[in-house]
Amino acid sequence: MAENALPKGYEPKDVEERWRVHWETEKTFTPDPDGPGEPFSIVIPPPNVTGNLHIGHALNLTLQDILCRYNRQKGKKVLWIPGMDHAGIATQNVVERRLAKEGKKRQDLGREAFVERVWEWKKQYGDNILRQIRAMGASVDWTRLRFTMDEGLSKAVREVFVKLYEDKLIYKGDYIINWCTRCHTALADDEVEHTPRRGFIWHIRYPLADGSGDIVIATTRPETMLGDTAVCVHPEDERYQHLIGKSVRLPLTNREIRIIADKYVDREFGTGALKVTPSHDVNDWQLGFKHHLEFRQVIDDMGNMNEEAGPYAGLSRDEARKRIVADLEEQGFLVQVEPHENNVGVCYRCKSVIEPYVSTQWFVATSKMAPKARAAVPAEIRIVPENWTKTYYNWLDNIRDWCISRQIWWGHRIPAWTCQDCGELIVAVETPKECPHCRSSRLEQDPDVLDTWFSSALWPFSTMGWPERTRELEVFYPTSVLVTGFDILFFWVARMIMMGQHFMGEVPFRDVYIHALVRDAEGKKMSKSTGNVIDPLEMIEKYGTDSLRFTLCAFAAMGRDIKLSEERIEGYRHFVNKLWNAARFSLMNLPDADVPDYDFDDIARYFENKAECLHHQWILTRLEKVKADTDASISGYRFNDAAQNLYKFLWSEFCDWYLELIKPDMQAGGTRQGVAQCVLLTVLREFLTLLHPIMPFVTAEIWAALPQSANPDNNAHCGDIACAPFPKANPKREYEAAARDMELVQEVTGTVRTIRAELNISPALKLNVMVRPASPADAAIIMANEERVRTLARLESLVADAHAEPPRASASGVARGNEIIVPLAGIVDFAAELARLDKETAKLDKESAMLSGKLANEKYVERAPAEVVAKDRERLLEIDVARKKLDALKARFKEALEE
RNA sequence: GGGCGGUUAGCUCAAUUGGCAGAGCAUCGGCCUUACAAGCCGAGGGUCGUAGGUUCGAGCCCUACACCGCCCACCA
Repeated sequence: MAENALPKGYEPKDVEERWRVHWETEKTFTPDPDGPGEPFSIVIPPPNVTGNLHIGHALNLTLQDILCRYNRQKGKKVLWIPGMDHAGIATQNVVERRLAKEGKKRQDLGREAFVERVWEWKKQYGDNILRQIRAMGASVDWTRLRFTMDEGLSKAVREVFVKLYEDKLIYKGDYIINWCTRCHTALADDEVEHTPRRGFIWHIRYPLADGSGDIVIATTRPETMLGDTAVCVHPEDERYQHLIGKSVRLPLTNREIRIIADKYVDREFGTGALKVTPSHDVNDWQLGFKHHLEFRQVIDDMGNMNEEAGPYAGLSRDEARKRIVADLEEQGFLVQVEPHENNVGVCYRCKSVIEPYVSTQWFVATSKMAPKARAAVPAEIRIVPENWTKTYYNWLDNIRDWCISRQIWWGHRIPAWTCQDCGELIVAVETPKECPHCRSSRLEQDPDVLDTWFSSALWPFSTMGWPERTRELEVFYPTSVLVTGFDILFFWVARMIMMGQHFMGEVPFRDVYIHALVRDAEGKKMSKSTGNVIDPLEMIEKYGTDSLRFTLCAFAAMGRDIKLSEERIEGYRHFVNKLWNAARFSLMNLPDADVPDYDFDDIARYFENKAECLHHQWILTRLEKVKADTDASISGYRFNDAAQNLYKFLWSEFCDWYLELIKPDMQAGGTRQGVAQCVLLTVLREFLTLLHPIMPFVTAEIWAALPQSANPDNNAHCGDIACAPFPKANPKREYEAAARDMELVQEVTGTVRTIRAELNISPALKLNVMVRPASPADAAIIMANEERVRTLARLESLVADAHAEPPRASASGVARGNEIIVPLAGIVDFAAELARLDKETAKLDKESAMLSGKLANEKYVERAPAEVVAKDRERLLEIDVARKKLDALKARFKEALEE
């Protein structure tokens, strides 16, 4: 007993670290591509290298790890590739901030030195997020760690760029893009966040050039008027129809611009007349092309007014606005100012207001790739939960080409060169030596880098060695499932699908499981900048990783966001503790060696006709059920169901009943004890393997302490639970009838306990209980478990006698038709017992009325499934019997009172 | 404007194809019963957002509405 005893308290810190080291040094999670079993693979959504593990990662990692560990148990060869993303803008910003503390700008260092500086930073801090992944217990293959800026992955990026360029799916052009004046770079459409800002709408009078009147336009950005090249009205707007084709004189500059008509204009909004600034507004840009307008740029890349702005040149956007409004007012052009709330686009990284800005950029023709990616769902890719499919379609149906060039320094440099002599554009994987057109060696590489998501889009195959044709790709591509939050469905998932299809000729994953987002109290996305995050590492420190993982798993219900609080994690720590103590108790009752290795056929024979073995049969039956449930839940991504079932089984069934019920067996010795030990060990072992994917550490620790078993049928014991197979369903261990009989024992116990509690009978007082059984069979069951009921209900004696004449002064209850009589002479308050019985009968009456009502309904009896009706009838009969017995007991009790 | 989700016990949330509304925490009462007081035993607590509809039967399906929230698009 001493040898395999566990320490009294579970210390997650020590235990966890030991197992992390064990799994790493043993390379437990490094699969052999040529090994046996079906492949199962996942690529980790690469966290930012600047990242700190937040609760969303913790959830994401937990769910992936559950799937990996589960599938490993199922005998598959599992590959989970870890890695991280270089996170272009984010990382550059971090390093720039550090430079700023030294009073430097990146320009002071120059490009090369700055990039070098970022690499240094990465070397120093890049492991941070990896340590955190490790802390979560993620069963990733560390030997295959990847970084998006690794040489191999960079090669893949260049290959893809060149191929897409050759396929005419990447092109360069002048477009109006989202420009962050602070980060000084272009942003993709989905990198722009919209936030409501209080502002104003100014009504400005533009006088007609011919002096015949004027037209009033409404704008939220008066400073852009310097770049106006038209005024637009709705063609059918009666107010303005006569003005179409005329010209107005732009205030402040006196420049003449045309009045055009387009159905794009909303007649209801503002004055119904729109100023058109093609260079500084996305919609105006479109109008500019459609109506062949002049493109006049007045704001520069820093967000300041340029020389085109005349007297306002050099002013910031905001300053220019103030001055222009003041001047307009002074000159009598300002008609009206009204407050207006509008949605302003801001940079997702630095929250600066985005400036629509015309510049030369690189684009991926995602509009051309979208239809194929759309068609892949659901034919080749299943999105779970399914309702995200619609969102996916919606995005692809309205997709615009993807701007991929970024004017920053940290990232994959665009593999394009311009010949300084002849202007030839060269796109190539390797740096060209000379211009293929004019042989000049004066080639200049495009200064821009690629959007971070470009390399992420290749992640499922670049991590497996593409463009080399590796064994990994052959075996593990496409991956089995992608686990991610919906927030990057567009950024990442859709683009991976496009790239996978184009370069691998095959989608990158079979399933996409979209999990909840962990949100804050207001239902907003948790993020560092808002400051109200729950730090998973702190939770791990306080409550252990298993508690955190179990909590996240238990709340990972599909299609619903998680509002997490620390108390819940604390609550599930109790569950870890419960398991630990149950294991401790089990080990105290198991021998160190020579575990009884009874064949389960022998055990089955031993059970035959033995009512005192009902508890074994019951727990084995329940175990089969929880095995099947866990299997179905995890494979169906119903993580919360799995957690709930396992919790209930361990606590409410295994601990509350089974462990209590075997206590007498353990005292008995002989075969009776041996069988109990064998069943106990089997249940514990199989339960641990079921729970292991969710709680890897505590299960591993307990597993290792279990005594060895020589019998391979009893779930081969390999020392490390991570390698133990998922317990197979075993129909021979299902004993439905015995399990139901066991429930009678539970009900009898419960009835006595309720009487005791409600009548305030001291638990120290051992009662003598009499049962008037409903049938000889019930009597046999109860008496075969007499010892157990006595222990559980704390009785002095328990007798079953159909003809027993109970003392009048007694409390009583009915358990499945069996009258439970507790003699009370001198113990309790009689009025309390009478009140209790009244309450009991009232409850039965209510249920009886409900059932009779239902059964009186002809249509119900006629149309409901036979078994449903039969069940109701059965229950009604049961109630009637109980009711009659209670009445009799009550009557006798009253008589006793009167005497 | 389009799409999606939510509204169930005091709080946070479950309920697998429609069949007696559950759990954890909190509350109340009683217990140190030799694995666990991070525990044990028991109890109370609900017109399942509102109004209709389908059905023998609705938390679940249909329609409308209210409130909360998210995503996308965006009216200058």
